[in-house]
Amino acid sequence: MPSSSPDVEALKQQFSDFLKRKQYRNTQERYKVLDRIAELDRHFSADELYVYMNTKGDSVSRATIYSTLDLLTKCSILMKHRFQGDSAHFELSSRMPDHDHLICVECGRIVEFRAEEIDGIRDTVAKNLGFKPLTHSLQIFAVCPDPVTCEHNGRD
Amino acid sequence: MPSSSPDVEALKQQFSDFLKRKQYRNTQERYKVLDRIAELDRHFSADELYVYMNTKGDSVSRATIYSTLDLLTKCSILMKHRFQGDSAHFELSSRMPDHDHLICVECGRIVEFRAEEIDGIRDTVAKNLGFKPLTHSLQIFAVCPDPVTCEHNGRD
DNA sequence: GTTCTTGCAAACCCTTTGCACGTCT
DNA sequence: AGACGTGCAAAGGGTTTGCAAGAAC
Repeated sequence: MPSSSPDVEALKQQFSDFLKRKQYRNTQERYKVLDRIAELDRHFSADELYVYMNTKGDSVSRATIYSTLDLLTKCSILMKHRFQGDSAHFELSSRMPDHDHLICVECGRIVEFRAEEIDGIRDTVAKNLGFKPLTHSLQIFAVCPDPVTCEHNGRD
Repeated sequence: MPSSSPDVEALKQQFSDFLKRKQYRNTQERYKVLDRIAELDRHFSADELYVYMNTKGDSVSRATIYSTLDLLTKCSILMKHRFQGDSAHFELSSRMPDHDHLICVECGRIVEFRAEEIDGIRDTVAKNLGFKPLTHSLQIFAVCPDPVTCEHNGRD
């Protein structure tokens, strides 16, 4: 297995523990969804995952995908993002721990970055307010340096 | 006028400049929407604003509200947030500059806070990536200290 | 007068739900 | 066997759009 891939077995174990603890059932579909997410190893929407799985020959319905994505988010295996667009985006929490996103407001380009200082701020803020910190999502809105797509002054 | 209210005239001027620059028209509806937003002076969804305006006797359609919210967001008068729920939320950028949100993943409670350090991180990160920083949105996900609503271990 | 904006309702997209069937325990 | 999960299609909620009437320029 490629060294850069997520540790699928560890994720399955974590998922299995969660399902047992919450008394959900171990179904083939749920583990298959996790498998394919690990293969993708990038941001994806529910529908992109649905299309990907059908391309790969899995027959898993949208209902099951949405349901499983919800479970995987609840047990912190997945991180759910709401970028500007319509649909939610997900990615493995283990993929790039605590990274954040910079979004160009002109062209929609998304750049990932890591700023370690955020982790400390997150923990300090949460504790000061009496909360137990879990995770965070920082989105920086900026203008892209590409003159062709971003330095125009049009109506859109 | 109450001293804590946003400076509506300045906002209207800013909006007017934007409309002229982008060659949009000055319509009564657009300024009326901005007026009511300033009155509200809090987070709101498009539909909450629609209901509020109809309560106040304005006859502005949902289509116009969505369209105007989009324009106000484009010219940075409004900040558009996507919290976990279904609908987008908006607030005046001038209301509480650069504040952020902590969200309890168990009960959905949202707490506003200000962490000045973020501003510097935002600017540094954007510049390092070659972007011009505009604004940011930091959401901290945490668990609420309220034992009744949050310390349960149920399936939801 | 021409072009843009509004209002209404229908369309649209993402997501959730009801129900019958299949699977897990 | 019983309860839960799945698949399908239909419903749901938020948002966008097409079109005719009205307002801005």
